[in-house]
Amino acid sequence: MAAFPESPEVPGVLYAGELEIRPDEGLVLATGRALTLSVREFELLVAMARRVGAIITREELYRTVWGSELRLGDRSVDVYVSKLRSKLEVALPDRRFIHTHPGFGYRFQPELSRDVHIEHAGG
Amino acid sequence: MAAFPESPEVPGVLYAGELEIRPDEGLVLATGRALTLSVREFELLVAMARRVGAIITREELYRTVWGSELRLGDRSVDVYVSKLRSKLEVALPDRRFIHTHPGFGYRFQPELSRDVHIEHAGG
DNA sequence: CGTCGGCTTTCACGCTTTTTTCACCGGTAG
DNA sequence: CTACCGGTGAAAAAAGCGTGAAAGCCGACG
Repeated sequence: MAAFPESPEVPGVLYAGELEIRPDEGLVLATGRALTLSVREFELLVAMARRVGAIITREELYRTVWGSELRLGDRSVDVYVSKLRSKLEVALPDRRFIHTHPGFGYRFQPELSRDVHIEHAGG
Repeated sequence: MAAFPESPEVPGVLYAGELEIRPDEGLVLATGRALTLSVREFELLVAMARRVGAIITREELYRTVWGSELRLGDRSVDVYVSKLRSKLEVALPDRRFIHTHPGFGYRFQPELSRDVHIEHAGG
């Protein structure tokens, strides 16, 4: 009797690691608990989660989420990736979801954090 | 396996935390005591309680409770959420039921209030 | 008929949260 | 060192929301 499904059961719902994303409801669950995301954060997450494993450029993300062309020098995507990362890390500390590919873009894929080990006092 | 609420005993009756809602009777009990709600308040509560855990947009709530399309700038839903919250808080001070998701809508889910802790004397 | 009282609708103000924008910083490659 | 890239804190601007209160409705009552 699992508390939540490990693999897709409900159509339209996205699963990634212990994340459950319901695009239609604007809802994200982390291990069953609702995350509080803003509209931009949520749509950015959805845009990435729909393309797990692929590198997506900032231009494309901006087009998908903001609905217009990314202007030169606009760092909005970076800023929101940062916000999203920090909320995901609070919710699921031992997972990394958003990976940076310098010069290309971002890749969404649930992976174990590198430092799952216990931080020893003093380093 | 149907997903059942806490302790369903009577069919059609909704349970949420220490709330018992009887849609057919227009009755709401909080820890056994009857709440006095207006028609709008009651139907709004029912509409939300039927979708525990989901984020519901104002548009949908308005459609369900008022029976027509929400007009631009109409704040009726907000106003009634406010009224409902204040009555629920009087009845059950250490629970929060209606959660706001800015830009999305409202989510109904019984949760412990953040400050259940004892307020420091003199604070 | 006029008044009263409860419910609903509408309005407006101020506060909160989100979004946008800016700036600085560290890392890295040439 | 210089140039480029990306992370992120924070200020500024914009959008969203909570809520008291005024105004409108309507049935009950004298």
